[in-house]
Amino acid sequence: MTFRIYDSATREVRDFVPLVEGKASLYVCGLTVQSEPHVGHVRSGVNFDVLQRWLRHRGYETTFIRNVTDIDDKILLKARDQGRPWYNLAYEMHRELAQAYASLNVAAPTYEPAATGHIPEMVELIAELIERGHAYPAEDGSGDVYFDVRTWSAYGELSGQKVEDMVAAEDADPRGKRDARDFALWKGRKDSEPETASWPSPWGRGRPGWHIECTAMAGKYLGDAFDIHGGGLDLRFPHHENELAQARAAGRPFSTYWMHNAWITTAGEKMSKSLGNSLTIPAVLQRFRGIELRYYLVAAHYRSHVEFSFEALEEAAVGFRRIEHFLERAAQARGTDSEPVEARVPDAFAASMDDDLGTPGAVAVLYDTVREGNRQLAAGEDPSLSVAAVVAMLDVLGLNPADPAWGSTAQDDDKAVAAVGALVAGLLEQRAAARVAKDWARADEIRDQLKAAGIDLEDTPDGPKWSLS
RNA sequence: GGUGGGUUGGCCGAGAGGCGAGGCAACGGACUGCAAAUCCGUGUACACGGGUUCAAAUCCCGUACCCACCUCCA
Repeated sequence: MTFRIYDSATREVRDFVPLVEGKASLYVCGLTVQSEPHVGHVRSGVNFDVLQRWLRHRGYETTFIRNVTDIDDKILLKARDQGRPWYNLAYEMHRELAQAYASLNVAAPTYEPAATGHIPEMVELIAELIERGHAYPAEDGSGDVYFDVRTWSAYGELSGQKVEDMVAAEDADPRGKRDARDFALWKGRKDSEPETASWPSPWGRGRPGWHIECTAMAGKYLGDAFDIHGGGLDLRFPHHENELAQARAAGRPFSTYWMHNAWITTAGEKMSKSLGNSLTIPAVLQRFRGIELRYYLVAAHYRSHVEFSFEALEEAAVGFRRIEHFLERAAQARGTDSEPVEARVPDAFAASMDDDLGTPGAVAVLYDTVREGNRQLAAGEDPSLSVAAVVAMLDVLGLNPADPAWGSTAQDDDKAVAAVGALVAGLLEQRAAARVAKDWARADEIRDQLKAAGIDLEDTPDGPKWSLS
């Protein structure tokens, strides 16, 4: 079995053949830290986290670089509007993003380079492009440097477009460009911009264009050639197209595979257009646990559009709680001294994941296994193998409820549960007495009373079990 | 104008020529004092119109509607 991924450059599913056997190198375009992360923003984080986990599970020694863009037009504009330094805005939003990722159990990449920390690497690359005749300093004295699209015949290869067919942006300021489609590698500092947002370069003070950072940083940490480059679908053009052109024009092979995750939309539109505060990660986490949101995101294929709704999220959460409930019941049934069973992912699960990260099919196998485990529990059989398989699958998907990443409140919870348990015990005794006396009205009354307090009661062959609803 | 994607049962969401992914909801059954939980069972779903084929949700042609990208975007 080989791992296959849909390569959006060739538009076909291809066997994953790493450049170095046994190793995988992965570069994902992270976010521009300019506003609070919303559900759409974290999708790529979750999707590529699953990719990282699957590569590692399959035994690849994986190097995963995910950058942060901490300097760009929007950051400067927003910071100016908010009357604070641009680096303060970027830093705060970077922390918010890290928090959002943590709350969704998105594992840290190998390294998270920031654009502002790699200006020298970018300047070097730009100089090389000028030397090779693929870039030129603007002739209008602006200090800008542009990539010369006309000198790169392969331009458009990633997004399947021809330069002639492209419509130049309406707001494109031709300034010193030779062609409207040329894009900025370096932006000369303008008087309206803060001094702190500029760095020295052979072309005068300025700041990097958007695309050059990723080419420079991917090269620094992964080398001239690496395996997989990922990001959101909208990055395909222009961002990734330009990254690729820069890299190849500088003589670097760049990535072997390109992966792009699809959108999460609301009301049929991409979130950036219709975003309300209700869809930021902190806001959603007021209503759902991080693990439930992650499950919702993982249960859909990464290349499928997801129309976000709280109703769908609620449905997903209900389904996921069934998986958690199974693990709880099994743990109680098995006790704590049961023999640990080697965790192994079912073949059908692996086959699905190998097929371009088929998480929907993988989740289906997860539910099949849960059903089998529940059947075993009901029949009094040993569910250990099912439990081990479920846990192994959840680990791969980053959805294991027992993962410490889900929070440090366990101790507090334990204390609260102990306290509630002591109070509930008395009521359970009364109810048991009522049931012995066949006083069903009284027994049901106690159950309703607990229910009203947020405590669910189940009668099992081993006696009543309570849980917080 | 160019490029790409989508439309699947009450809902979410897979699949990509032939055995009905899975989840949520609903209904029936088992279990239960009644519930809950769990298990078992129940569905003639593929936007529309043609065509190819022994066989089409899947391939081809056409139509409708929706969405994305074309140098700010996860």
